[in-house]
This record gives sequence, structure tokens and C-alpha cells, in this order.
Amino acid sequence: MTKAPDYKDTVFLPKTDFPMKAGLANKEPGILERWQNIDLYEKLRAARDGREKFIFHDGPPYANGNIHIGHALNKTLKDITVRSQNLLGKDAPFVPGWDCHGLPIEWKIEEQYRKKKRNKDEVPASEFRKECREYADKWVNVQREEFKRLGVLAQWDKPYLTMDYAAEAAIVTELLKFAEAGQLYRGAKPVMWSPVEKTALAEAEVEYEDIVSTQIDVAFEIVDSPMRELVGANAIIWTTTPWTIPVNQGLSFGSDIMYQVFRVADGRRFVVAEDLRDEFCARAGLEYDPAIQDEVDDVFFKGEMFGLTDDPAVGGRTIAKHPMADKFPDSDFYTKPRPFLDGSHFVTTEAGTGLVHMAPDHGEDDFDLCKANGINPVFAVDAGGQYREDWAWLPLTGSVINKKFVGSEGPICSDLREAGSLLSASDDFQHSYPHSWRSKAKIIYRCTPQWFVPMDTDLTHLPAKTPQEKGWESEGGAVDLSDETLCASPSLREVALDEIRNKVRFVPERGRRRLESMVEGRPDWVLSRQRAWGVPIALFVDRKSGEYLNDPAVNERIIAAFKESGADAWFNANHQDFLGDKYALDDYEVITDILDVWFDSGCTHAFVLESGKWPDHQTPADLYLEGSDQHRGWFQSSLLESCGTRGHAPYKAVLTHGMTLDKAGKKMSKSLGNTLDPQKVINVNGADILRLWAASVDFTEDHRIGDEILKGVTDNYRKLRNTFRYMLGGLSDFTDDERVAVADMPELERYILHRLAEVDAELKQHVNDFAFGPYMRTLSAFAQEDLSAFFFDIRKDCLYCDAPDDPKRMAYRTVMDILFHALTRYIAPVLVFTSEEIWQSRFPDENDSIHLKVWPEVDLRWGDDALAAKWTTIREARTSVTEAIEPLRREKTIRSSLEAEVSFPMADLPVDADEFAELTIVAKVSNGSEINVTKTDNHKCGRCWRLLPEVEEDGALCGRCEKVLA
RNA sequence: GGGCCGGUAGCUCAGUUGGUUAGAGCGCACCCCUGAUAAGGGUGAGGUCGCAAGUUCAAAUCUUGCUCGGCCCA
Repeated sequence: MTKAPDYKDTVFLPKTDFPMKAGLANKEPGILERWQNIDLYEKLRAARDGREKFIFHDGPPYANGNIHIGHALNKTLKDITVRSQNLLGKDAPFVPGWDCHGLPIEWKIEEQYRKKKRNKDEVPASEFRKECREYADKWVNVQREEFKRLGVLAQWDKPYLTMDYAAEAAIVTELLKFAEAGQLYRGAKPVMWSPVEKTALAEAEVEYEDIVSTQIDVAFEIVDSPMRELVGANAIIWTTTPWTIPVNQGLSFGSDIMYQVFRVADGRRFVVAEDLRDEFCARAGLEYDPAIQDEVDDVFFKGEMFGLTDDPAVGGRTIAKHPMADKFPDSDFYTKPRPFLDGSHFVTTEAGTGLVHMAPDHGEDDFDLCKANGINPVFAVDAGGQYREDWAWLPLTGSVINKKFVGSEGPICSDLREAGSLLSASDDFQHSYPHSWRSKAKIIYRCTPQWFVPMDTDLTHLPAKTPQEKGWESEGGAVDLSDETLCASPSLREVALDEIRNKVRFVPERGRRRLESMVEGRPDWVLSRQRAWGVPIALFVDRKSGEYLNDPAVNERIIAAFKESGADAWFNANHQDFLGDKYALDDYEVITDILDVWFDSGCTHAFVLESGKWPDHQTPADLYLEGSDQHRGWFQSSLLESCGTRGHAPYKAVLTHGMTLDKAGKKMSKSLGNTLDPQKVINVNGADILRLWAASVDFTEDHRIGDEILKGVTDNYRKLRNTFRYMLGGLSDFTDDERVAVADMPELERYILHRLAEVDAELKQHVNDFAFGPYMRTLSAFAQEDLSAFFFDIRKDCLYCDAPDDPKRMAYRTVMDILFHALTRYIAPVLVFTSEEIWQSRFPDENDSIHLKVWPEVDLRWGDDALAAKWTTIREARTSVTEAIEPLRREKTIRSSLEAEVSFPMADLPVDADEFAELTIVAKVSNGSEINVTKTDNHKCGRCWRLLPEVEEDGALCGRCEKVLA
């Protein structure tokens, strides 16, 4: 037996330098650098100039700290969205932005001051603001680099910042639009206030600590009531903040709570919740004696009885008087009646007496309930925590957070005791109480004047709506459409709801309901913050009338100054210059409150889409894309701002993604230690892996990330990468000369083109739905099942062993080339680095990029349903053959499928036996009544390894190979 | 405590208007190949569809309650 020659060198194996191992973490920075060098973003803009636009508007992250995984997901989804629109051939710019004002940054600067033992109050405001600006600037730069490293292609050299002078000017312009339209008012709201720092605090600046407070029971004598038993009785309230008694304006009850009037030995009568009677008696040192009580029926009653009136016309309501009413007979405040209000939402019988005293100045429940009943705050406690100078009781006597002042022996308790109203007082109530994080001092709720945008007043500056547009037709009343008098301007709430319900597209759809219910139920928008780092509410308030000045000429001067030097123009200015000759500064209060940062970001549409600074933009935006937390935030503030000033939403569509959770589905937090740093993922796995993860999960819901998930993503990536590597190898010396017309191709090739056309249509649909998960799954499945496991596997013999000029091989390579061009483009929006690496590997060009290409052209004629049906049948038959071969392989009868001879009921198949043998990669197929597999007696061709009858001995050549070699 | 949303194989996801035996890819196990080779091909095992009631001839799918988790608010 002669030794078989080695034919390996005569076989056309795939040839490529494209590495199997990606090494993304090392490779990506180099690719980024090249993109930067050729200014890829601008190249893309130039390439898409004049095309249909797709305006995505970037929501600004807060410029503080490194990006976390949520930022990474958010920006990646935005990038994939914008890139896929560019791929479709649209002109889709991406201008990134940052939110720069606000408390967290102020806070950091203050923290630095504390470390240096500097006092913030001694630093000029302009210097403080300058440091805030520098701090924000620093983090903008850090985050910009982090976002770039993610592969986000945007106009990084010209982002928008809410602290840009132009932006600050635009924000104040928007504010003054509300002012000029009369859509601003000054109201009050209880905020957390530190009397030590004399400032309002945010929730984040408050920490809770266990302390011991004074608890007191106070009697409010009932002076009138439709229930005769109540008159003369004492309604008892219990409180741990005795200092709120001097500001009391009413009492509240729970309508379902059972109350009792009872008598004690000395004849006094008290009203408390039945369940709390004994506790109260114990505190007050009273003895409850059933023997001396009145008829039971008369003295137990449900709380709702407090709300009864004798006669609606006359009144005759249950009212009490303030304990100090007799001491201050000249005080309107102390002598006015204290009504009983329905506080069922918050009055409980867990502690106290079941009756709660109401001080609208110092509690949110109190404030809301009193406001609903026409009772307004009185601002008795000053910024330092003392009753103001002109207050009747205890003016400027002590701070309300002073333990002695409010203690059981302090002046408040003493006066109440003297008035006979203090039934108990003890300095022993332990509870958790808010403190200032900075000073560690106790804080209080305190009503302060704030600026509001009303939700329900008519926007008379906007065009009136027809009754249908106002939504009246849904309220059941018959509307005469011809009756013009019915038309009226809508309110801000109505405009916003109409946009949500009828104009904006929501992806996913449920976002509509979410935003709708929030806008339906929200209170007026509080715009003001007593802070330094932000855009000022640049208003002058007439000291006499309390009205803000509304003079367009003044406003114009303000806006001009802001454009010149930003918001500092207000803080550093000579305000008389703004007022001009017409008004005297002395007559006006200069407002120094700043705007809620949500108003800032709510204005981004104005200074990004409309300003002309980014000329390729237009308004409204096609898409806003943010996390679901932004229903309360940016989606809403942008909507309200735009509706209030322009009468419509700033966006055509809103896409929301869920939150990223840890591997167990728990929220990530530093304190739990379950965070995952995107920088680390990028440095270990590469940005493309992180991006593929973002595209793999169902981001419309909350979703997870963890090591196991990332491993799965990496595996998926490798499969895809290898498919491309195989194509690169198979196409190594392919030229246009080899191209074959589709009509001349074998059916298998035409079937694959049909599949490509199907996949192409599916992918396009997914892009339009922003469904990147299904997009990547469709792509992966096609690459895996149709190509790698089917098409490429079958055509291996053809590619390796047929003659280079064989029409079949040429057709195969033509299709592979088409696939290559299509698939590289398909993956480009997601795998931005890998697609470029693949592209450059085949078509090296320093100045070119896969990301400049447009969506592949798919010939509609590729679609052939009859052919597809036929090949579906063939593929099913193929599966039954591989199944039948498996047992023989297991028992080692045959090894390679090429050793198998198969009998198959060919009558059911639309191909002949020889072709079916090629498709199933077996030696021979013959017709038989059922599937049966045996080992062939044929010998193996030394070159192509097929087992054919014509091969005389193992290692000899088959006819085809002989020809090819000749 | 309230509003909204979600819980389908180890992982990521499909499951039309309730209708055969709940699917796919990956991973895993086993087999083959060793001319895509830290690759490629094949076969297979994995699920009481969060739990419990209810409606129905029939429920992953509808209803209610519970539970776990998330966002927002209080």
C-alpha cells in the first residue's frame, strides 16, 4: 500500500488575520483614537446632510461623580438608537448634555469648605458659585471621557450644559414667559428648615436621630356644637412639639374613630378617642370613674359627628377656642374659633388622643388640610426659630428647638398651665427626629413663601381650544359644537394631558398611563429653592401690592444681561439698572430664590432644539429616551415647561427603559455593596460586551446584570465573532469578477438570500420599534442556525475543494459577500468596535468606517415564498437524517456523517437523492420506505474526504478532485 | 401606606383574541470532527409558567388575595 499523499496544500482553506480572540479591552481605545482622528461624528453628519432628520434629544445626567451602570445602559441605548437611525440613512445628530446646577454640587463645595474650616456665609456668593461651576465642569469632563469610552458617537466637543450662559439666559427667558403670561404666583409651603443655619434643607441633608422630647396634653374648650353634650367639654390634643401650640389654628379628627365625652370628679369634661382614654388619664393623673358618667348613648360618638352642622345656613358647627384666647382678648388670631376638620387620612389611634392639633405653618398634613378649608399659615416663627417680634404670645423669647424653651417648665407650658389648659407635660418622649446633617441641630417644618406654576388656571396666552379639544365631550354633557362661546383657553394640566393622551407615542405603551396619572394628580409646580447654585427667579415684587413686576422692557434687560454673563448677572447686578428710570428699586423686593433644577432641565428643548446653536436640530424632538424614574422628572418637567409656553409637548415619542438591578434582581446601592462598575466591565470584557448586554436584556422592564449574565453575553459575542471570522476567511481573495447573477445561482444560495430578505425586514421593523433585544436575537439566530449550522456547514466541501472557477463555488462566495456586507452593517449600531474591526480587516482604509455606511440594499426579488416552503421541508428532512445518524455515532459504527449511507422516503422530498446527500453531508442517499442508516463501503478521497464509489482506495482522489488538481 | 409595573428552564428571552405534549438561543451533559481548532457539527437532559383560591369543558394567559422585587409618591 502506497502512502497517501498529503493534499492539504491543495485545499482552499479560509484565510484571515482576523483573530478569534477579541481582546476588546486592549483594542477598543485604538479604534476610538482613529475615529477621533478622522472626526467620525462630523464625517457622518456630512454624509447624511440633507437626508430626512431624526432628532433625538439627550436628557442630561447630573455632573457629579463617575458614571454608574445605569448611566452606561442609558447612554448605550441612546447611542444604539441614534446609530440605527443613521444606518437607516437618516440624519440623526446626537448632542449630549449635562445638568449642572443644584444642591448636590453646592453640597460638595460646602463639604470642602468645612474641611478647610471656612464658613460658607463669609464667602461671596459669586465666588461660591464660581467654585460650583468649576466642580461641575470637572465632572462633565470625567463623564465625557467615560461615555466616549463606551463607544457613544456624539458631538462631544460641543455638548450643552445647563450652566452655559446661553442656557442660563434661555432658562430665565422661559421663566419670564410664565411670568408674562401670569402663570406664576407666590404661595406658601412647609419645608424642612434649620433654625441654626437659617435655611431650608433638602431630604438628603436630613438625618434622623433618636431624641427625648417633651410631650404635652392640651385642652381646647369646645364653645359651640350641634351636639349639646360637647359644649363646654375639653377636646384634648397630644403633641411632642409644644412650640406649635402658639400657632394652632384648628383641630382634626378621624371620621371612623370612636370618641367619648367623659366626666372627672372635679366636674371637668374631656373628649378623646375611646381607645386612648385610659392612656390619656394615666398621663394626666386623672381617674376614670364609670359611676359618674352620663347616659352611655349620649357620650360615645363617631368622629364624623364633629363635622355636623346644625343648620347649614346659620352654621352651628363644632368649634373650640385656643387655650390662650382669654389671655389675648385683643388678638384676632387667638380669639378666632378653632374648627374641627376631617383628618381621616392621617389621624390614628396609635398614640395621643385621637384628636390632632393643626398648625398649618409646621406640618404638611396640617398645611394641606387647613388650605383645603381656607385657613392660611401665619409665618409666626422666624428664620432663626423664634416667634416673630409682633407675635402676641412669647415674641422673641426663645428658639423653638431650644429644649428649655419648649420643656415642661418652659414658658409655653407655664402659660398653658396658668390658663388651666395643660393637662400633662413630661420631658420623656423618645422618638426619632430629623436633624441637620451639617449642624446636627434639630430641624422643623416651617412654612415659607415659594413660587409656583399653577396647573389649573387658563392659559390665556395660548390659542383657545374647542370644546372637544378641552375634553368636555367625555364628561357626558351634550356640547353644541357651533357654540363658539364654549371655547376657552385650556389650563396647563389640560394641555399636558391632551398631549399625553392623544399626541405622543410611548414605547412601551404603558408609559402613557404612568405619565398621565402623574400629571392628573400632581399639585402646582413649586419652582423656588432657597439656594445659591442655580438660575435665579429673576423677579421684582412690588412691596405694596405683593405683585411681581411684569414689564417686557425690564425683562429684556434681564435676559440681555444673562446672555452676557450668565446667572451671575442677577446676583452681582445693580438691580436699578434692570428697572431703568420707570421704577425705583426701593419699591421692590428683589427675589433671590433660585429655580428648581427640574425647571432647568425642562428648558433644554428651548436652548438645544430651538436656539440655533445646533443648526442641524429641529423641534419638537422625535424622541426622548430615559429611565422610568423620569416620568416624575424630566419627561414631566419638559412637558409642563413646553406646554405652558408653547402649548405642545417638546417630543413626538417617549421611550422609557427600566432600572438595572443586580444579579438577584435587587436594586444596586453602595451600602449593599452590590454595585457593578461599568469601567471595570469595559476594562475586563470590553465596551462591546457591555453594549451587547444592553441590547440583549428587555430594557423596557427592570433587568439584571451580574457575572453569569455577562458570561452569557460574552459567549454569544464569541459565536457571532466567529461567524464573521469564517466569512472573512472564506472571502479572502474574493473579487467582483467572481460575482454570479442571482438567477444563475443554485437553489440553496437563493434560499439563503430569501432568508436574508426576511431577516432584513424583521430587523428594520425592530429598529422602528426600538426593539434592540429582538433585533440582536434575530441576528444571532440567523448567524447561528441558518448560516453556521446549515449553509456554511453544507458548503464547506464546495468552498474548500471545488475549483475556484466552479460556478457553484462562485455563487456561494457571492452570497457570502452579500451576507458579509449586510451583517456587518446590522451589528454596527450595537457592536461598534467589532463591526469596525471586521470591516477594516476586509477593506482597510484609514479614512473610512463601517459607521458611515447605510442599511444594506435588499433586492425584493430575493423573496421567494415557494422556494422557502420547499426548503423548509428539506431542512426538516435533514433534521430527521441527523437524528437517525446519531445512534450509530454513539455506538461508534460511523464517525463522520460522511461515512453514512442513508435510505430515505424520497417521494416526499422535493430534491433528488444526490443533492439531498450533499445537503445532509452523507456518502449516499437512496430511496427507501423508511429512514435507515448504514456505514458505507466507499473509500475516502484523500483530498476532500468524501467517501465515494469512484475512489478506489482510501487516500486516492475522487473524480472532482482529480479534475481540480489537473 | 398609596399609584404604576414585573415575577415562564441555570442565564437571556418568545409565548396572538384562554385551546394539542409551554418554545428558542446560550450554558450544561454526552457524541462526532480535528481542513473555522481556546473553533465547527450533532443529540439530549432541564420548567407543578412566584404562591393560593376562583371563573371555565379548558388558564402561563381572565378575576381576587397573598408574596417577592422595582420605580414614583406619602
